Amino acid sequence: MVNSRDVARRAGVSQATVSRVLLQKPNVRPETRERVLAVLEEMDYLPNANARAMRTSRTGTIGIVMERVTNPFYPELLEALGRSLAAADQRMILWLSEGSAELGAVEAIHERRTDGVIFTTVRKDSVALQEAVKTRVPFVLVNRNVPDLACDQVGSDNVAGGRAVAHYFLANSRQNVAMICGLKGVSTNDDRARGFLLGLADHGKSIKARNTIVGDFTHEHGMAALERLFRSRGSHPDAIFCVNDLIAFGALDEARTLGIAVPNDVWVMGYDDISMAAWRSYDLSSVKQRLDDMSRAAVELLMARITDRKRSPAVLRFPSNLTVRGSTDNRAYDFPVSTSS
Amino acid sequence: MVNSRDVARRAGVSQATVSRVLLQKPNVRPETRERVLAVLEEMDYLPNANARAMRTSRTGTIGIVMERVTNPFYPELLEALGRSLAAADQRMILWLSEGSAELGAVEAIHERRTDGVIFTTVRKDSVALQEAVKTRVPFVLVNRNVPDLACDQVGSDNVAGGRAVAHYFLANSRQNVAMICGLKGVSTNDDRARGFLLGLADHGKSIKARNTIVGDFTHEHGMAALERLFRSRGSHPDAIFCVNDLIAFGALDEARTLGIAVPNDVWVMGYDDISMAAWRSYDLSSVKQRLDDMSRAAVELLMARITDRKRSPAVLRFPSNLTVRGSTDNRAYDFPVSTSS
DNA sequence: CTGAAAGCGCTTACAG
DNA sequence: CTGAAAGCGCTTACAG
Repeated sequence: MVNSRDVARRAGVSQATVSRVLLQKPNVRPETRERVLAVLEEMDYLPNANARAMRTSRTGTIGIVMERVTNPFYPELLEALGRSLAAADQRMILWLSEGSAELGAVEAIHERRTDGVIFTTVRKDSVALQEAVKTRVPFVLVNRNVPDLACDQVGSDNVAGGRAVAHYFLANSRQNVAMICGLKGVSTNDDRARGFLLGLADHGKSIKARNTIVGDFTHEHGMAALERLFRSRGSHPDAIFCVNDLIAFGALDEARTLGIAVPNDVWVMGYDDISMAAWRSYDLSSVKQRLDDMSRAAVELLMARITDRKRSPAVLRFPSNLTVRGSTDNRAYDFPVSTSS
Repeated sequence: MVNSRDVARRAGVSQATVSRVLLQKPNVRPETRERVLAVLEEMDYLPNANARAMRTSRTGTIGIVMERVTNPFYPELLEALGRSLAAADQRMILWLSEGSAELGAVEAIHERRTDGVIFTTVRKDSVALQEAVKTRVPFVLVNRNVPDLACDQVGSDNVAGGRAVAHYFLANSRQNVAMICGLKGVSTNDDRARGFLLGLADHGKSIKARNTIVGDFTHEHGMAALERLFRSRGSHPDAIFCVNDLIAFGALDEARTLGIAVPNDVWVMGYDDISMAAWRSYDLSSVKQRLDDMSRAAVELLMARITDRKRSPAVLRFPSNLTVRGSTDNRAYDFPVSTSS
């Protein structure tokens, strides 16, 4: 493999000069620069990233820690992050954590394989997160927040999102609302649920105790939860808020099985507005997060922190938008979610 | 950051000895090894990956080139690959190529950021692939094959898969079959389609010209194609083979819209058997590829090639399995796909 | 403006 | 079994 010394020899300059040209340093005579540039091109040379990383202790690589991507929301987030990283000329090294796989991330951080880390699905007790704090590696949290941790965080205003759903339900005279939650303790879940309750309270309403079903974030949970909501003989909910789309799909599938008509018998609302939500079989109303804005901000914050580790942490919340589809209504509707929660 | 010299000093040995212990070289006295190990632990030391990479010209990192992951099949493949790489103690650097983003991969290969590359969705004209060949970087193709390229390739036997679908249709007295294809020139598409036609021919049957619809691999295409198949006044197909699940979902969604009953009016078969295929709204029969086997084999081949660049290329084809669900039949059915194509 | 040289943190012959 | 030293391929003061 050709190195900068080979280039120097061919160009008749010192290796240091080649390096200067490569780094676009100003102190090189134009003619010299031209000559070196020509040889660089001719020899198809690119600097060895490992040598450069060792010298500068910068790798140009950002790590992403992401939970198992069975929820299609995550691939969508991953794509958005990938675009932002590419725009910032950074490589992406990915850890698909399923429990202990987080250890891979911890190790790699330690070994200085990345300049910084983007955590997409951490909870405060996450090993990798704790290690990042301890190792003082620059990092940013995306789509989750850990309130008591002083670090850069970007997400969307899930409280406002949940609230908007409640307002929308009430504005359309839903009388008996229900909520299907995921794991308690996960910020997106808790914030959306809290927002929903606040939204009801805004109009002096509340939710019946047995109309809140808690579980995980899966399609299966959505199915089981809907079945439970409609099992009893009493009055059934006429609108259900699901904290993510995956749960909502499960609820819709179960409704279909049980012969419950959507939206005639019951409205169903999701969260995330993943691309499948628009598919005909589900046609799911949902709240869309601004993944591109979030990703861009996350990368910006991270790059800034890599440059200056002392800057004070920023916590960003983007507004979301409620998209109405057939699962709640067939009339056109636009219900922006304000950031003021 | 603590380095091996710090460890050496604290342990009262030379830096070289620390290195030997780290690399588990045999020529270290047990007592010395113990002492060093203790200090290593105590100082929480891990070797600098960049320094090691520069010295050994091995990074312990494998690159994955993957197309935009809007087809949920790819996240599933990515997870499988991630597991295999983790098992082989390799890091994963990911390029989500959308056209020109391939250039990132090309550059990184050049800069020696990876020891090898896994291409998941290449065509022969892919820039990154050509660069890999030229740079002589070790690589393997997964889920696509390029017959005229002498390199390691692993996939499944798509011809046999398509054929099995045809046999299944005919065994169940389907009289008027149709096929919705994706992009021509993509090996998975072509092989599945060819296999289907061969399977029909095995029983002296064929497909009507207007019953083959060609497009891309999207949900939208599936919708449009089904609409077209049922637009004409003549006889409509009673079984449709879609070359992937995404297309099949589109077809099912359109059928639902048009009031065409599945499986009563028409059978629909997908390919890939992604997890959504089992969801109630689609309940899609499909052909499942052995992603875990494929991924494991791909990583094995790649690691072997990194060690020995001269070994003769292997081309592996795994068998697939046809899973019957409600979109074709409600009777239980098991139709393994043999590898002999 | 340019070159000679030190050094980033390792691995690995080479002596002993 | 162990240490001193060279060197992987860069970047960057330091001289000139």
